[in-house]
Amino acid sequence: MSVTFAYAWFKTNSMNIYNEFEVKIKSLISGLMRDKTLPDTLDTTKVAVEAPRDSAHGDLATNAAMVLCKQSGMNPRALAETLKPEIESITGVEAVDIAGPGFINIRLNSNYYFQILQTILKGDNIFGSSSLGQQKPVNVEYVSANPTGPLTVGHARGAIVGDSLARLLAKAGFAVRKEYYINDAGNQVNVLGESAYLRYREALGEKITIPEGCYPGEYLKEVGEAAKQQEGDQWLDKSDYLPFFREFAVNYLMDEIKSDLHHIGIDFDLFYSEKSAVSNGSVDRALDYLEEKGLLYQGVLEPPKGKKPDDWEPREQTLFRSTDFGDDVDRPIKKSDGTYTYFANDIAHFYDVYQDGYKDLIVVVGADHGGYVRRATSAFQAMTDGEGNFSMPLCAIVTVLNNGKPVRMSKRAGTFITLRDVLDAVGPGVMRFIMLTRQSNQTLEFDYAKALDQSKDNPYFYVQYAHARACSVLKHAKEMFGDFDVNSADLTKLDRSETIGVLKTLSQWPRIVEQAALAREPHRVAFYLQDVASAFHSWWNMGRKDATLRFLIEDDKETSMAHLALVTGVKNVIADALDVIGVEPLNELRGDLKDEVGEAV
RNA sequence: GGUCCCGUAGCUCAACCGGAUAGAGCAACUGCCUUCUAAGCAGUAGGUUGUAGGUUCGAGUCCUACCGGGAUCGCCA
Repeated sequence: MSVTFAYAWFKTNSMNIYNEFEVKIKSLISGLMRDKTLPDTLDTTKVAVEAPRDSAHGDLATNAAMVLCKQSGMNPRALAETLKPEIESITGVEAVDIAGPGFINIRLNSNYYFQILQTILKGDNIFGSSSLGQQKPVNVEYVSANPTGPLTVGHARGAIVGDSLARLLAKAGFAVRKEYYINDAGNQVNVLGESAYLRYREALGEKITIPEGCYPGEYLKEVGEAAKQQEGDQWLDKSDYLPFFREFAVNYLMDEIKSDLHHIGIDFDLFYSEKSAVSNGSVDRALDYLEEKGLLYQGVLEPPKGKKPDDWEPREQTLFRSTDFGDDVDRPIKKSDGTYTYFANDIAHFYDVYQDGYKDLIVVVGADHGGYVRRATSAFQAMTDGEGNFSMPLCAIVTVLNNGKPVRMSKRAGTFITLRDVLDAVGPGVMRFIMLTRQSNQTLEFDYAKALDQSKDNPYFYVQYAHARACSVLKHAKEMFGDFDVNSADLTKLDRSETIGVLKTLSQWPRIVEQAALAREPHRVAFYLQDVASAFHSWWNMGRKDATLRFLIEDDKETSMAHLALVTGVKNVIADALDVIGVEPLNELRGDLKDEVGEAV
């Protein structure tokens, strides 16, 4: 939240019309303060320019009169009257109205929007890009699934949310580093090694039983087989097989994970190994740092309030003073066997992130990590002397359905739906889009059958259809008019409420980018895409009732060219927004949806 | 029991830093294909934003308590 506040002050270089007018209105107020029309002590920080909820009120609205009325000793309507002529003189303003408790509503003229369209038509993705982030380094960590099995649908959501967020932040002008934290330390990796070794023996013809506590998943057969291919039977009678099989299995599974992720367009800048953080001294360095600051001590934790675990006994251990940074209790750094806790390794990770120059850290995790947020925030604050911005967006679970019927998953039996299963069924584009059709902390239903449905009920299809429809119109236009250049179209032909309405929807894009980036909510891009598609489909249909609104009018090339400019604008913005969420736009939708997207991304 | 997330139309969900009359889609009902892809569009109807207080010019949004659903709770990661 403080992040949002801080960035609001940067004058950003983008086509965000709300920011543009906020800056202009604030400077105009300063002018009035200089010439003593208004008291020169006004604090304009709360002055905002926003979209009126009801578009009938105008294109922009400012609360200036309401937030400044007390300070200036004027009533809001009178203050609004003072501001009105000044605002009217801003370029692009068509009309200014005062409404309700003192809202100042601003209507922009068509020319202003035509200029926006011209920028969109340049087509080099400048429109929508923002300098909001000032190239500030941001480290985005996501997926970070344990390398003990294949990625599941649940991981896929975090992966897609994280990756889209990273792309979004880059679009908003941040210098983003995409990071995968490999949990290759700890007991689970030992279990993995043991399990892999069993499968190796099995591959060599032995009959095995999987003991309680080992991973039963069938996928480990492949690992055992691969180990046999590479190593022969040399590990059969050795007792020190564990280190080798640990590493072999982790590498094998990480390769699979990387390959799966690559298939949905996700590649990382950095893979951070928990194990190496321990072995290369990162953990020690980080803990020394905390020690120096007096943030570590030997102590005994109170038992959890309420229900006491059966085996609870007071124990002295090394604790981190996370309560100094807002946590509820101090957190243990070492287990009773002397090895570090997961949290200690995470602290080391934070330390390294900060040492690499990143004060902004975003970690996308599953909702089951909810209880971890506070201590992680504490740790990052401790590491950065309070200079850091840490956020941990939570992704709620995904329930998988097939035509409304739940698909059962059981981790215990080793049967779960892998990312690859879903990818094979629906393709990467569908998957990425559907995963963003809910706010990430809301549970999401993923229905195989519906994901491939070719109807407006499928948001992916709905949006792609708009893009394909735009492409189709441009193709028809070429047949009708021969080669043409939309850049030379006379845009004043678009001066009708229907077409200006479509253009207004397009003009929202830069603002969506900035708002979504600040809120760390990539799903807003997917929602916006649906708005654009809707505006476009709606316009298309208007042509049925009113021939002058048809995209192509054979005997009116002028208007057709203007329409084609707008159609191209729609196409560009959809393609640009799809790119932000890592989805390839489709030019045609004649065939099967899955086949169409098979090669996308 | 502690902590975190969620609670908005019959269903699934939006709502931009606290702004105006809380918006879409589905389902229901009514229309629109000799026409650029009807795989679509338009319209009607549907609400005490879980409850009760508080903060202020103004609250779905912030604060407190409660109710309901989920997650999590030292030597798992």
